[in-house]
Amino acid sequence: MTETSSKKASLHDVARAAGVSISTVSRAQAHPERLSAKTRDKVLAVTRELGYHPNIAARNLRLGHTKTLLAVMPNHKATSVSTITTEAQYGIGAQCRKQGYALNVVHMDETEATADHVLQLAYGGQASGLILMAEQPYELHGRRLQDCGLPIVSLSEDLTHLNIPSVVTSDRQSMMDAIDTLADLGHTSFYFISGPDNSYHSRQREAGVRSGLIRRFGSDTGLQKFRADFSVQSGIDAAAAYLALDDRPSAVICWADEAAIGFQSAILNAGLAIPDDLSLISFDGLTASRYMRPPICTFDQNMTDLGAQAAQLLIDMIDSGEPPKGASIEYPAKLFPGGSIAPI
Amino acid sequence: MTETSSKKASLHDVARAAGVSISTVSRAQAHPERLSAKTRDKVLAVTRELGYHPNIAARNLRLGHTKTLLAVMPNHKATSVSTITTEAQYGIGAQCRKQGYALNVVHMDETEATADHVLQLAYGGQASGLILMAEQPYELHGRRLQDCGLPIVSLSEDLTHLNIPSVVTSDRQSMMDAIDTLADLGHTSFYFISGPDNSYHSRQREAGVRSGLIRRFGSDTGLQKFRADFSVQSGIDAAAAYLALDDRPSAVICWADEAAIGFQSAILNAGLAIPDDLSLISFDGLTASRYMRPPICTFDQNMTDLGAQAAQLLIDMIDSGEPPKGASIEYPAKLFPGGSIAPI
DNA sequence: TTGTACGCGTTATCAG
DNA sequence: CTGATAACGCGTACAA
Repeated sequence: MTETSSKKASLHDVARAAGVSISTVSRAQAHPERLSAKTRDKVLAVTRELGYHPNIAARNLRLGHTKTLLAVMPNHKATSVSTITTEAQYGIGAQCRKQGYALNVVHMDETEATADHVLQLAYGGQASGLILMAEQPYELHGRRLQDCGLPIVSLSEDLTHLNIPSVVTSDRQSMMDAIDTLADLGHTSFYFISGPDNSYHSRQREAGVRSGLIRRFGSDTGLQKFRADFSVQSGIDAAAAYLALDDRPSAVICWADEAAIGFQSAILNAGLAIPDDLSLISFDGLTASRYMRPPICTFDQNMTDLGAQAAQLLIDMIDSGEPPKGASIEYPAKLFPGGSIAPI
Repeated sequence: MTETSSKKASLHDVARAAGVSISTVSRAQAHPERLSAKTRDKVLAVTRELGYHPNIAARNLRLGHTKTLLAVMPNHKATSVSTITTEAQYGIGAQCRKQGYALNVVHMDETEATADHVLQLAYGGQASGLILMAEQPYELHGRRLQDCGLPIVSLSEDLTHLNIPSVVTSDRQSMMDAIDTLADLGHTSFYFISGPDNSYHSRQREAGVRSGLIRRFGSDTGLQKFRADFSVQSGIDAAAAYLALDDRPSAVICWADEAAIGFQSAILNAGLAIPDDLSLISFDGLTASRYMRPPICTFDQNMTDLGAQAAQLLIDMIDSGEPPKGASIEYPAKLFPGGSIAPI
């Protein structure tokens, strides 16, 4: 109702209007019980009347904290079907909110400007902690993100060797399980669609596949491999390469759902049947994979939980001084039993 | 190299170590040309040595701005295949970065705690402007988000009647075009899968369908309708309802890709063929839709551009006082020609 | 119970 | 060209 004149009201304005000192107004917010009922009511009335709300930035400065987390997320390709980062961010955001933290987000890309922006945010004291999800060098002009002096938690990439607590998925273990699952169905020949060589997840998952092969068959030398990337298109390319093979493996393991979606699509378009002609198993647990025909058998990551865990871990580090308790948390991915695998 | 003792260095620390006043150190950052070469080099050297970086929060407080935008995003359902909000956020983030703004994000949900959190952020002066993408009441305990005194831009929902500049897609026009496209193929009977009654986009798109019908056929009375929602599952339900019809329309228009994906999947599972037995056209332009079999014919929104536009509009409002120039910007969605439509 | 004074880390103004 | 000072908006000892 009462229209405030123009600018935002400050502690000062309220104090003057209520005929008290600014500390009294301040107390009315934080420690209402320490005021006499009379002045408290008076102050609160004026507070409402003037539409006063404390300036959180100033409060944080005074209190020496920021109550803000900075999440560094991976670049989002326009042609992506992945909801991984959205889910992760949702989990992070929900946990932040519960703990009264604000969430700053920046999506990485390859430009120096972006690297500089992140560094600026981190070194500029805009946040009290960092969640790292982007696979990036985080370095510019000799300034490294890790040296910004803030607590850091890595999400989905294991960075414990850099002394950074990490919340990760069971990349390796899941892929070992994938081999067992396929082998139990009678498969003995395997085709692996990997990601880029510099991708952490790709390397982990390939290592898992090879370990699984060695554990089950004593050797991984028979593994055939195609290098794809994050895109659906690269899965289509993988299909072309697969189809050109003289002796096609009966089981295909794909490093990520995006590529698997492209792969399956191209295979079906070529007239082959899944899982009749070949079995396909993948990793990520995208909802989109569930609605392919057939639904793609894939490892579900529950990124929302992972994100929430990472945020909580970081907030614990901020609140309790510094020492990270458990170095790293691994969340097992759960196999979603799509229709893309079958006995040979 | 040089390990800083423990806490972050401040202007004061550098000044003392360099034997100058704090204003000189401050100037070395902002106006280096106003210092003598000698002192500037000295100060800069000490700055580097101590690992000093200005505290942005304090600077912003002094300068009376926040250089921060707050984006209020819709709730993300765990079972979603939509990348709309991710794309929008990416566009917003990129534009913020270019303009030196930080980006605060909060995902809405139905809880009061979240509403309170958003209100707190907005009224607390944590940001200088708001981007609204969530379809929510934004109100709690009589505090309305719109009254927080900050410039606001609506993304994807037309809020110009509330005097809020809006960046929107061509919901209505596109759906009118959809009718024409289908009618040109010979279709005369239509089935519309809507969203929830309280969804802005659903209402807009239904209005577009009906307008298109009236424009082309003089009446919309023949339109059959099923109410779905944001989920893939609701599209599956729609398929069941459609299949139960005695006289099935040959053309199906779906309000959103998520539901369309479920619908198509269920239709195919039931043994019907698309587009042989029915044509399907939808809205959203999800990448996932492109890789369905057949690819779903859908209107592509380019949310990245929309997001960037919204951010820029908001920043303009912040920088240039207040007056919003153009009330609203409409981005036409482009039809992605999937294989889900055909002549009757 | 309430008011005074100071400081959080900056930057801008004004002397010198 | 450089330094002292005030102020941004707030919270809290300390004193009254």
